[in-house]
Amino acid sequence: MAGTSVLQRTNFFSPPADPPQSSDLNLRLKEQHCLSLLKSCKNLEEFKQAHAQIVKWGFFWNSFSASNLVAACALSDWGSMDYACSIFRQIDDPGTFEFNTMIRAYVKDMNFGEALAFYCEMLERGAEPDNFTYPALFKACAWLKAKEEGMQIHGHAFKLGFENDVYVQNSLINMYGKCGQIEHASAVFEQMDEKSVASWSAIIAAYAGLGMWSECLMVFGNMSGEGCWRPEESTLVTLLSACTHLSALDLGKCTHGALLRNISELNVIVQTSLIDMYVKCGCLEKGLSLFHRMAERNQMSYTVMISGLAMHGHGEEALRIYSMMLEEGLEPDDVVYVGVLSACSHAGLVNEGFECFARMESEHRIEPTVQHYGCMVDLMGKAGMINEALEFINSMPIKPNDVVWRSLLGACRVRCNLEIGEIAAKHLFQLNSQNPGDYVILSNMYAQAEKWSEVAKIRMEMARKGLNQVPGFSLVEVGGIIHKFVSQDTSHPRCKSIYDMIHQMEWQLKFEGYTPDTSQVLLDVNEEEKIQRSKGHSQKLAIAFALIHTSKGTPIRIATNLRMCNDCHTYTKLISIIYEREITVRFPKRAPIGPKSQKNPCPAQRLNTAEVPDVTISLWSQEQCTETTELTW
DNA sequence: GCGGGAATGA
Repeated sequence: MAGTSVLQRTNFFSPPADPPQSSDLNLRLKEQHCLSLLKSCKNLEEFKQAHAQIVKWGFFWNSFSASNLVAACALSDWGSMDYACSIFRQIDDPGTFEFNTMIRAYVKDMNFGEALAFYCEMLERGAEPDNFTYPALFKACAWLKAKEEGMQIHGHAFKLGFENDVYVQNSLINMYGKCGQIEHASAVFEQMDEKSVASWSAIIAAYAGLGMWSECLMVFGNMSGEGCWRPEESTLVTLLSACTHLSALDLGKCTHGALLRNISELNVIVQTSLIDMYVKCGCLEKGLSLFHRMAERNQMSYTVMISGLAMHGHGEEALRIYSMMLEEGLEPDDVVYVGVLSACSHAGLVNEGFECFARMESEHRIEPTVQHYGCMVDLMGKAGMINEALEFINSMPIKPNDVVWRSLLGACRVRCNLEIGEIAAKHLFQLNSQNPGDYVILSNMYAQAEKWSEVAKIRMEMARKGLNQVPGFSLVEVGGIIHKFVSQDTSHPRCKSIYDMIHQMEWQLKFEGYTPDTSQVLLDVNEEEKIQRSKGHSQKLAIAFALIHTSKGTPIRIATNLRMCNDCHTYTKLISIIYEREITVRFPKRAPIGPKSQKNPCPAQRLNTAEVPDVTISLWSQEQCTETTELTW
């Protein structure tokens, strides 16, 4: 086939073919002649010759030829928008197709502003947009995150009756998703009569892009239920990402299986996602073995492994992997250094942390960002160097953000340093922190110091600002369903058996010499009430539920939205020994609030080895976790 | 007549 097209081109260009005779050929044939000439062009030079040829033949003013000249020049890989535009400007009365071509080409060229400008011109000059016009426009709005414009154009499409065109709808879902208007995206999706594979992809990507992982899983379930399931690589990677963020190890393993069955060779992206999933769901060993078996690794594979090891408290191993990366000749970036510094922080490697921090700039020319400074504050805070951490913050060349101050506040809480804790909290409040956790920590510190009037002040301030304490909850996956428990939960259908189990567990614990530690139930209530409150912590409910509903020896993996209290930590550790279960608890890492914030890694810890973690901040809002998520395949 | 949508990892 390739040979034929070269031959055709040769005939056209040297020597040029005779212009078709109008008496010999009908108009349609002549047009097709022009079209095939344009299609055979391989670069701009050839196109210019073809252009000249068509002008010479006197066909340029034929609207079909002119349109296709613009289209060929604008949309091909070798095309030039300037040249295409100059041809477009020679057309007296451009119609829908010509405008559509220009709009599509500018979108392809990532020149979205120009694409929208052409749409305006199209309306001004009275060319009627059609259903081909809108997908390109919505794509432009999606890239520009132009919510207002997108909605306005959606209104036009609706008025012109193109709202039920599946292409228009798919691009609308994408546009609303990218603009963060998920409720609009899902409304469009729900209203569709016929959903294509692209529709499912679009809505899944929209949920994933906003970190709404439960919804993501639900859509996967619906998709397979409706028989639209296609095991595409990209879809499975998104599914893995959802599993990672929800700690859904069983589903993650199923996804791994689906990948192995359907994809012949797993590429770097897939393998990196698998490692990330296993590590963050608590299977460090599995992640490590996949990592070491990789044929090819890139910067991101290393980042995932380094920060994964950091989360599990294996600082030295993380630094070894980091050296391995340098030996392989890969240049570390700022994200790698976030992993490296947090590895030092989690493992208490203060000197190594400072060395890496210095090396980052001197050897790799990476200017430390506020995240890196945050890691350093965390490093010092965890090591109990509270005063040094405060000095460090005061000497920072960039303005410390809320994350930095929050890190210091957390450290102050663990070390019971009320004086510096107050300073950190003051800065957080000055930064207009809307995070109820900040208020709660300070209030708890006052409570610990028995300064009840200060506690009341903080609580009133919270009420005044309309901030509610985020309720603690725990997620546990049993039999492919993610179960959610909130503190003092009585809503679960198996509530009765869970509390019976808690009762049984308590007897076992008492036998082992456990006494409840209520020092972190920071309410001005009597001891009995404190014990009662502590019993109903969501983590304990989740463990009880998992013990009842999983077979002996099955590891239990829990994800929580708040840090666990000392009592839950001791309790869990003992239960792990008594019932001979490996129990892993994962909790969120502080991170900037906003879309995608859930993308940040959550530290996981093996209870048998790690100390009580001092990470506090809640990231998952109530809406982002549904009560239970059915995982059907 | 010529032209359209979605889509992977820290």
